[in-house]
Amino acid sequence: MTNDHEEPRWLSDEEQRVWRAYLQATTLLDDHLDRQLQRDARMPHVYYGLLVTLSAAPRRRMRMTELAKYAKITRSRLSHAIARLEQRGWVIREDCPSDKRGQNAFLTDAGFEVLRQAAPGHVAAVRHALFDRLTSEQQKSLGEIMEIVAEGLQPKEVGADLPWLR
Amino acid sequence: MTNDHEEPRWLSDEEQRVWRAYLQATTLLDDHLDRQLQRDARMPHVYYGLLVTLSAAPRRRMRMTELAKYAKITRSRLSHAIARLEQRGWVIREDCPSDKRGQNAFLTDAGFEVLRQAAPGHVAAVRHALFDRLTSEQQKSLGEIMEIVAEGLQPKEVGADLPWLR
DNA sequence: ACGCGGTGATTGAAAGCTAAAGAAGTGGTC
DNA sequence: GACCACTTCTTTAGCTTTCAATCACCGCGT
Repeated sequence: MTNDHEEPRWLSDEEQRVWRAYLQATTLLDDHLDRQLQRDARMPHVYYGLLVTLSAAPRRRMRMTELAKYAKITRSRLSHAIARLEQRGWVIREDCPSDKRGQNAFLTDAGFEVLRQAAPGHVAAVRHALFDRLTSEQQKSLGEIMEIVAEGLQPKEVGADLPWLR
Repeated sequence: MTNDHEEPRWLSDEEQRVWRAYLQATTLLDDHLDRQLQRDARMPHVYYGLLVTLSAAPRRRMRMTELAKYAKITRSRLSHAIARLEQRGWVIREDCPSDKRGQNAFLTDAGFEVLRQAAPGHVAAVRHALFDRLTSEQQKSLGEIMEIVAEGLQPKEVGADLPWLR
């Protein structure tokens, strides 16, 4: 057992360097893409991701909760986001036929068109900032690392690995 | 020269997997640390980073612009952040003697104490979410990759100075 | 000394995010 | 069929971030 009075395991110099590089790179990249999309498509990066996801969904529509889970954001945040996208006419909310509580977000033609125009510039920005600078070994490694981290932070389904508890 | 009418180089399936993993991992980790610090120290992750940087600076003070550059945020954002931290009594603004336009942010004893109490939990959270899940090769690789990305997005040759921060 | 472009920092309004609470609907149990 | 716990989604209020001014000061050139 650990207890609260133990000396914490501080980061080593090398770990600190990695952590600092991580923080700097992710803030810079995030800000960079946000600005790029805000300039070229008048929306933040997260909203763009939502439209992309919708565009790939069957019949361009998806349940709110599903969309939120996929984008790793809260339902509350999604609600606000979809409200703004709806104001711009890029998305429409519609009732879910099978569950009266449910809503579907539907990507309109206008939304699809905005996406079509923004996509090339965005992909170019991602390539230029990330993929073009890494060897294919580094790309592979990055993918593995990020999958591990994402997996570890996934809010777990309690019943998933404990089937006897439901 | 490229031109706007070329077919863009879309991401390959493998690149898309990497990019998606990156986006998921970084949003999850960012949110996770934000929540951890909001719960345990009543401040967002960025603010915590500012206090950490100040605590390592000579005489626990730093010029606003230097602090903003180091944290990779805009001066405007820093201004608002420091205002907030000042309200809580964790930081104080003071005039810079050598340049009447300048301001120093100074980490108060109260601010230092908050940091001292929050640090162990925060380090533990970072370890648990990131370092504990990666092999030392992966840690090394992550550091290299993030340094490349950060370097590429650096507005200019920033970071040459600040010797006390290595 | 004067003007002038550039730098350091702040401000205010609007956009976006979070947490907590609320409204509506579902589904199982007795 | 009435209850009860849970799910889905929205709303509210407060906080943070962004963007575009704004203000004050620096130092350089003339």
